[in-house]
Amino acid sequence: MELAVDLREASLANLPLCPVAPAARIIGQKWTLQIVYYLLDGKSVRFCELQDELGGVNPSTLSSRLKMLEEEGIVRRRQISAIPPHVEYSLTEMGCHLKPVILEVIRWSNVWLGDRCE
Amino acid sequence: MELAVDLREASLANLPLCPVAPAARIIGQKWTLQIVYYLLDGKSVRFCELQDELGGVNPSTLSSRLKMLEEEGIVRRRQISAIPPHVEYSLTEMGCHLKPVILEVIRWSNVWLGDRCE
DNA sequence: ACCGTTCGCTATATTTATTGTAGTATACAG
DNA sequence: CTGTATACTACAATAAATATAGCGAACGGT
Repeated sequence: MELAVDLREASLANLPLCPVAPAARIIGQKWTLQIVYYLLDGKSVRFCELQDELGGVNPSTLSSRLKMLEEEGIVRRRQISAIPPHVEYSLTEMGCHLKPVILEVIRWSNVWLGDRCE
Repeated sequence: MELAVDLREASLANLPLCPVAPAARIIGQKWTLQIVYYLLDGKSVRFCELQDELGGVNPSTLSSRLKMLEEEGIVRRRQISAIPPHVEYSLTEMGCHLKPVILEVIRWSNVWLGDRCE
């Protein structure tokens, strides 16, 4: 009985403390890596361009993923008052600093998954 | 009518060719990054140890994720005939080469998400 | 004033993934 | 034959992603 209490306290005290967990919550979600990749190097991309380039993403999913990335501070959303009016997504500084991650992923992929795409 | 056919062929011909897509299929799944992290540096870890360290993963999910990682050639599974008998998971060479990716993720996380864990 | 076009989504229903909880299977030791 | 330890699997329930369709705003043309 007392043992049970001790165990509960212990499990609260020494949390896993996994250093990748917070980042995994973000980049471990479907489409996140691809979205960031397409926005690298200061590009500004529209919603429908992302849809086309990601090839098969659902607009609902893309919308909620972009919203999440905006809330996390990784993506910036700008309304462009042109004809026709549209929206442009680009990376914040925080998002740009994901480039080394992406580059390592691509490097690993080229070595171990080949140059195949899709 | 003929236009429709042309468009279909075109969409098959120039696939998105996103260099991160194949890797994203693997590391963009929940728990993958954390699993690889806990196996880094040649460690051999048991199923239940992973369960504990990942904190809250469902055994079904963990099982299927490990199976996927084994099929992809990233994780090795070994049955140990000891008392009691158990199973040890470790990284293959392909898996070990994910270390630079993980390190970049941690670096980015420390800068932009703080040192918080969980 | 109305119609059509483009763009950026949202809505709804369906499928897939993950979870909570419990239980099974195997190998022993006593 | 019971109990313990490990590694899962089973099943029902919730959450996430998908396919498909459609809405709403801002024009431009007629």
